[in-house]
Amino acid sequence: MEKIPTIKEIAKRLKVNASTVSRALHGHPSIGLVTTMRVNKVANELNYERNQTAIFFKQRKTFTIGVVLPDFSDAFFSSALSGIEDYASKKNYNVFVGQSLENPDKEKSILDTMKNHRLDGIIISISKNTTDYEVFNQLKKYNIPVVFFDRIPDMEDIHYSACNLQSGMLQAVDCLVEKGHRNIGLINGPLHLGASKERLAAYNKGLNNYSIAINTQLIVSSDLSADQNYRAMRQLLSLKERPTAVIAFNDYVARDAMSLMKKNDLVVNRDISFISFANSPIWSFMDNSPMASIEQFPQKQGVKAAEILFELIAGRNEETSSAPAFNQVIFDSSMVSHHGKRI
Amino acid sequence: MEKIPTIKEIAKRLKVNASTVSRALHGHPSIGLVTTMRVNKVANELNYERNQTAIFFKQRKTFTIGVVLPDFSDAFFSSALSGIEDYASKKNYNVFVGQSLENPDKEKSILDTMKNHRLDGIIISISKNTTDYEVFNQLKKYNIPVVFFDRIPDMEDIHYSACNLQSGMLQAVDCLVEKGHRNIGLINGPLHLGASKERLAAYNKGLNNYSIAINTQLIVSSDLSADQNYRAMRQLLSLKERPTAVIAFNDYVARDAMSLMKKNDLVVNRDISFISFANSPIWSFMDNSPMASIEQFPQKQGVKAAEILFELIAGRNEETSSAPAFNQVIFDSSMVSHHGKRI
DNA sequence: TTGTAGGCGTTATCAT
DNA sequence: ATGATAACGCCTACAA
Repeated sequence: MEKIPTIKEIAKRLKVNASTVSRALHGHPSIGLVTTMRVNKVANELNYERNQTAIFFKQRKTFTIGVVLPDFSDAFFSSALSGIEDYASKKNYNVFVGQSLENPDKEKSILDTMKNHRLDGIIISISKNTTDYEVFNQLKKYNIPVVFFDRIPDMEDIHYSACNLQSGMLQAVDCLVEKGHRNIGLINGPLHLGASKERLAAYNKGLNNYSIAINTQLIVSSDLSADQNYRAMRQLLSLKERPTAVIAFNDYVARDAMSLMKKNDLVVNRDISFISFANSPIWSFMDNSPMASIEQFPQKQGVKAAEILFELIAGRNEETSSAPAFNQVIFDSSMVSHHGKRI
Repeated sequence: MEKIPTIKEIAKRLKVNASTVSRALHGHPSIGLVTTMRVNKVANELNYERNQTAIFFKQRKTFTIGVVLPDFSDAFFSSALSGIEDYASKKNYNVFVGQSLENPDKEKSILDTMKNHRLDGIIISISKNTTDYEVFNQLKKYNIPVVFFDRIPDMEDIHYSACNLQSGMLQAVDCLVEKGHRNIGLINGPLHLGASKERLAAYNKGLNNYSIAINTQLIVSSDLSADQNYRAMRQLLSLKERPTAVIAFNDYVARDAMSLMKKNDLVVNRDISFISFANSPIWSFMDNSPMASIEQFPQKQGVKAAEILFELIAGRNEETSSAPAFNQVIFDSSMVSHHGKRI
């Protein structure tokens, strides 16, 4: 194992001062051309690489952002991460990641670590069970900007990029009612989630637009586990007036519900039409997918979060912005039909 | 913006030496109980958090690994990332990520950055077009262990975790031949990829096992773009003796090929049976998915890569291991039928 | 144009 | 049990 070359080493060999080397490597104008070239030559020979850890330490800037998401293996989050990484790398920023796996303790520890690392900023989609927001105030104290993404805590004065579920839900209801459906089921998520409340409110509003009375039996919910997804669908199937259409909390819920239909010899989108909030990019190309998806554009949302974050990072450096404008961008979700996609 | 508290600040307030504070915060036994408590008290009051950038710099250790993958939005890689992150976090390591997007230049620049950051180790799945392996030698010089994952460069003396495609392919051929298929098509990827060569060799071997002559017309390839996927399938459909079964390079290829079948009023798995190498975790639950998938267990592979990497990191610290054993773990891929899964 | 010196926050090694 | 000091690698005012 060779010793890793440093500026000092280069300086020693050239019998010049370390600061001269430092300046030469940066192309500082005051350093003579000959010296600069000699320095670069030796640097190349030694395979010198600057030590970022030293630079971070000195400059109190890491050129690194943190991204905390519940689960990278979820297509929704991974495509967001993909967009964020791409954006950050174009800004010459690095990306540090953590996944909470819906565990608030792990989330907290990730955020603590990121705080200790003095990251320049953080994008986070909080876990389902996060109730303690103290850590976010901490981050504010440490002057580390935070942008929330998709899953927003109930706090004021925060920056976020999220998606308005109502627009997509209304489009879905419109679409179904136009096709003649009146018994529209909703398999919702756990009601303590804001996302579930939003879906329910929009569902109610949608039916209300057509003066269709709300039938509470048609509204079931699941904790999003497979078992409960099945149970919820079973509940709908057992109704006297079985729904002719179902809107599912997300694709995974739809998948399980559709599985159950098959088990009962029912055909998806013939016996019961399905629409689900989108996670999976694959379904739009499948035959027996839901009839339509309600898209939330995770990648776009992620990139927007990154945009906001980089504005904040830039603003922080300037120290000029006295008025803390809170960037709160809300995209409209949108229903996308799966008929005749792509080919 | 408050000033971020440091050890010095605590020391000043308590009128003790900084080293005392440092030791107290670490629970060093030589520090008196009273002092330790006083230090902790003030540290809490000031919301002191240790500055990792300083520690990294001083200790020449970052407790951070880098993960470089072609595309986070690909389910195969994102589930690997999920496994790696989970494993690393259990070892109290942080994860730095980069996605090459199949661009060797970007890949190189990511690796350079990681080298500059003095990461403790790197897991990488190289881009399709990477031909210059010099950077990996560089990393070796910097004593940064590298474990390759799934996409392995043609180098000696490397560590990797990969997947043997042959076993799954043979199972697929077995399965199809047993069902009476003799005309089995192969939609392969670009032939310069090792992954394509492996598939082809295994395909040939599989047919050979049954003394079925290779019909080169049944072997088509695509650069994995949608257009070429369609073209490849069109080619197969236009044959006089159209295949009764098709094995596809991966799920995305299968998706497009299956789309084309639908367009031609052919029914998947009735008119032509499909088996594809797995990317998408969703398909095993769908009705009109391929008949079976050949699983490569990305998460398991990723975790194994992480295991190898952490062994290397541990070994590097000890400086004892004189014999550089190269960990090269190869999983068997395995065909998984999609009939009656999960429910 | 180049050298000198000080410091970023922490910790290890002395000494007391 | 605690203090003093130096060092990690780099950068930058200031001096020359």
